[in-house]
Amino acid sequence: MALPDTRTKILDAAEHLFAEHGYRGTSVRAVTDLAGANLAAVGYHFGSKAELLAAVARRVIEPITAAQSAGLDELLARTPDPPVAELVEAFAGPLFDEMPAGSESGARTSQLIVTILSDPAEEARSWTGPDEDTVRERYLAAFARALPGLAPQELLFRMRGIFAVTAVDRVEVYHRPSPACPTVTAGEEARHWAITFLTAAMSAPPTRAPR
Amino acid sequence: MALPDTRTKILDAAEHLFAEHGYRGTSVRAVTDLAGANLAAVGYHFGSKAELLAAVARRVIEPITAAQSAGLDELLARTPDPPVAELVEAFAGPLFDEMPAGSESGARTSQLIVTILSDPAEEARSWTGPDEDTVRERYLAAFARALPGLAPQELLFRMRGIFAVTAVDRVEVYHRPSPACPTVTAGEEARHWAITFLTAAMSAPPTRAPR
DNA sequence: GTTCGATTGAAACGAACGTTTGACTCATGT
DNA sequence: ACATGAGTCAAACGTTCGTTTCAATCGAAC
Repeated sequence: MALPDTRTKILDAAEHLFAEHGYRGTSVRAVTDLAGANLAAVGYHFGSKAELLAAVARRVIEPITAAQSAGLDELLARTPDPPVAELVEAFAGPLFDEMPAGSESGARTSQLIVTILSDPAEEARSWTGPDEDTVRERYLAAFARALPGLAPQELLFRMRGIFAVTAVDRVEVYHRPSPACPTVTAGEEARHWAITFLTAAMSAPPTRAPR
Repeated sequence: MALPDTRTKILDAAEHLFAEHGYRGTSVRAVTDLAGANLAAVGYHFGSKAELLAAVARRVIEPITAAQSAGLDELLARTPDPPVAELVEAFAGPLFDEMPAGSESGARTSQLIVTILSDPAEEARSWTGPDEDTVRERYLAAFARALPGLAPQELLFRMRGIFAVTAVDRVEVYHRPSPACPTVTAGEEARHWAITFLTAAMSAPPTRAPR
């Protein structure tokens, strides 16, 4: 096996540290130390810390977007109007699936996505490409057909909810041990729970206009 | 009207900036500049930047916890076993309600909570008190009665989902204008949408054990 | 063997950060 | 009139940060 080159080692280390400590909480020095590389290597291979983040984000998100797109293709090939449950599974599933059975890196991916998505830093906002937009539009259209009568704004709100629930692991308060529920949840079950949770949520009847 | 003292002005400025740029993205100098105070005032009144964050968080979260607790009291006084929808409203409602009709500061509160909850920084994790734990336990018990057959771990997952959906505004990708939905959502409707979304999600039947 | 582009190395740069210091202001109590 | 204490102020401290610089290294092409 060829040992990874410096560029890849830096990407791996950065992915790990960004996921755990966020963009601002991770120094370039910490990345290069963990990668066993020189400090200047980040500047050489990526240009800047912000571009390193973009590279990390792209590497993680690209296969997810591809899986979402392929899942929708498959669904639409079977029926032109897939039910909500299957749309949710096809859309939210890839957000969890990026764990190659080795449980350790599994939670890290979703954690990274959430950390990036919710990072208030300006630099964390420049990674989306046209592919993400395309997938988003296609799912929006599919959900709109499956949920007639739902206002576009509320649909958009609900789709943001899907991302938010993926972020659930970040809410630390509810990870503390509780008298009513002492054991902490594992990673694999969360995927099924999330699908259940989100399918029900997406399927809810439209909110009637207040007033 | 008495103009606010320095301590309050710093709290206000810090709340604003922490909500917008996060803990690490906000410098003490930015806070004191916005507050019109001296740089050393933070050290004098709060001791450190981390303790300032804790003070900000306490000031925002305390009334929410109190409202959640009072809401549950009211519910339980009416019936010993409230339905899920009312539990969701009592629990999630206060997370949105802290907007004094002036829409500008409304989104800020929930944004601040989310920013704090999801901040990877170590210092952002030390603000919860016994009151938050008590309220959490009481709602857990009430939800458990309203949702018989739901495993405690899955219930805990769903309650974290409530927080996550409140965080929905942070997911910037789905705020970008879309061909299918050009207009951006306002703040007040999000509350109703969230209640609808979360009530359906919480009411979902338990996930049957996989395998 | 030499040249050349690509990569790595150690060191330094300037800026920004959180914190501390010590003098100053000023209302209050005696 | 004077002492007191809380509060404010400008200035500086030491550290860490992202980035840059420039020499050293290495493999392949000639």
